[in-house]
Amino acid sequence: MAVTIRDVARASGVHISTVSRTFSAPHLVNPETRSRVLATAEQLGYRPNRAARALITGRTHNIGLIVADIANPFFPPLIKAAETHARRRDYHVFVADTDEDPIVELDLVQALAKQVDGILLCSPRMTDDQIEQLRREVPLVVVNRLITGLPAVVMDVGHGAREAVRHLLALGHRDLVYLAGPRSSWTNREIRRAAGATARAAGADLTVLGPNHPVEQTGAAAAEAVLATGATAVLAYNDLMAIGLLQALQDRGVDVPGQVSVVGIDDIAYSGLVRPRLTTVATPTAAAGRAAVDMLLQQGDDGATGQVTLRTDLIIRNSTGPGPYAPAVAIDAEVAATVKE
Amino acid sequence: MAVTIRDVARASGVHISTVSRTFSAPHLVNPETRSRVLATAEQLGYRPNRAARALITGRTHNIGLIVADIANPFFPPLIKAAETHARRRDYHVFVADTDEDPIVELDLVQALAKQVDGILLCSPRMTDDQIEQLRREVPLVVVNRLITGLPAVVMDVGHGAREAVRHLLALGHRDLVYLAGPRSSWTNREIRRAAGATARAAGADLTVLGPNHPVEQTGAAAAEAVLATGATAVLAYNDLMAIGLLQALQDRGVDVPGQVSVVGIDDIAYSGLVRPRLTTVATPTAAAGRAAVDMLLQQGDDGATGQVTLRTDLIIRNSTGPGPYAPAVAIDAEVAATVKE
DNA sequence: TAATCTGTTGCAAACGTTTGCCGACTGGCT
DNA sequence: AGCCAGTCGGCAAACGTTTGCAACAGATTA
Repeated sequence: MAVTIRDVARASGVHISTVSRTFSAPHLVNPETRSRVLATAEQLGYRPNRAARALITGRTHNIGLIVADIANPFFPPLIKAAETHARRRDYHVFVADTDEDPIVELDLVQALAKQVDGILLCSPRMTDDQIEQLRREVPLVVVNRLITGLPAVVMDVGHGAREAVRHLLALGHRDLVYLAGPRSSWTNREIRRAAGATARAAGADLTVLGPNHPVEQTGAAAAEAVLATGATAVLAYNDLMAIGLLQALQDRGVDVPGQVSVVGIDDIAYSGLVRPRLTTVATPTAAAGRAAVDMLLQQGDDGATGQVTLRTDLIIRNSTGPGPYAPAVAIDAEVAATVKE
Repeated sequence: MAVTIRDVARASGVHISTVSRTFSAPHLVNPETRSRVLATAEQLGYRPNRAARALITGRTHNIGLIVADIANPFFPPLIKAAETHARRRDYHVFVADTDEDPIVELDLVQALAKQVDGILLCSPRMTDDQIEQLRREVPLVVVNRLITGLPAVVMDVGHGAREAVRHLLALGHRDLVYLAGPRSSWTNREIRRAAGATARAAGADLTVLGPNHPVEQTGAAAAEAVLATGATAVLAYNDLMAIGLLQALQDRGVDVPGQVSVVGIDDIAYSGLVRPRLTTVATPTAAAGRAAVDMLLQQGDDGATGQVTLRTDLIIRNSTGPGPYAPAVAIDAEVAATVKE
């Protein structure tokens, strides 16, 4: 049915090995022969069969990209960047969605293992042990989680969380809430630790609410609990939850940022579109996707397992404002200072 | 390196063909032998090599999913649903992004053709001819576009657009704008035609502004042009543009829906989060993804090329309000009637 | 008792490539 | 004229499966 290397060989009067070399080792074939072969190949519409090639070379030129939830707006920019970057290097990308389920995740890696040259594991929910185990079956790069000995790309959310808390403290807030994400999330632990330490160091209070499924609904559902703590400022695990909370607070007649300030994390496309515009910590997801692909493709050459950390930045918009302990003057200056920092 | 069918055969004392049959035709092997083979396979961690299998069966158990822009929030729910649905049927999914470029699209289909059992082409930007041509290389299902003779899943945006225009007319608007999408989009043509016909039938005016790249920025950039037309209501090609327009209008001090009403299309996750909440036409993207996968997988069996149309519904929120020709009374009743319809 | 059938297994070819090896040819030197 | 090096292209094995065919055993039928 489909046109194979054999058809091209026959049509151009050479052996199949010559056709093969025309594509995979052009310098070994006479320029004249080469162009003749290329011409007939083109004319016949020949495309090398990657599966057959993979069988013998052991390289599939495919990579797997496993994410917790495609519909979570955090991931699409990462997926897009990774796919585009991979394709530029002649790799195709399997994308799969685990629905935040570690079991599905495990299955998926094993199912994909034989079909790819490596897998990008984004925000994995498995245990460290499981991941280390899998690494023996297939090259892995982990995104958004740090596991010693494993190549990884992480966003420095700790830094972002510290900046966010400092910003809130500078605005005069003393009673803070961290609206937590999934228990198995490395990012979640990082944020909690960094935010907690920063608040404590300043003698402020940080109540942790959670863990939570990181979607808008749980953010909204947490509004009651947040108000019950008496806190005046909230840092949420991600923008989705922050936005949900924002809406729920407004629905209850609570003014944001007048009565409560809200900060998100991720800077997803829409956090600048809600009203008030969300103050948030921007994470460079596209860059992370590209870096992870690079790391995975290099991995084959040497066994070097680097770990890349990408910086995050606080973006101050309109969902944060002065708190009850705000210095009477120069709040604007404070804010400005934080911005510049 | 990896464990093959041969290792399992040796370890369980049978021929490789028996091992093969244990997996691909269990009823042909003695239950006792079967369980022995399965046991050793399990113990050795054997997983059939899909590439090798594909080579001989001609079926890869992979499908390709090509979209115009992964980061466009319209697509992630579709991708997610398609992937999950495909996986349940033991298929893996290649996802690729064309960046709205027909040339990339063409390349991508050809590159993927040999590696998949079929391709889902979502909102393709190629010409009908090109697509028909490709169909000879690989089974295709087109989403969001109707091409005679090709299996397709479309959303009935025509219906949604008509409903939207009727809603605006009922509210008392007579000067409407359609903020158009990409020229090569089938959906765009459908909307324009349906909206135009409906407006004309009611003796109202519909100005078309475009074509435009279907992103938020162009929506915002169109604010000036929209105001210049003197129209009091706008239907946008998608929610992204509608939201961009919404923001830009508000930034200019134009009240929505007080002075201008805005309707979007798609009902992406965030259209309910902006203020005012966006009135929009909901398209069942997840269902479309599943239907397309089903269609593609069935296609192999018979050559039946159905075309599925999914209905769309107008969702009335707060970005639309009474227009200059509003009937003095009973606006609420009108609106209520439209809602029920 | 012989013939036929059924169920289970082994054998070997095939799928479309890549690649190490070897032979043939070319042209430049001596 | 003879030799050598270098270039080019053919040969065939290999990758990990599936599958048509044949072999064999035991059961059933005539």
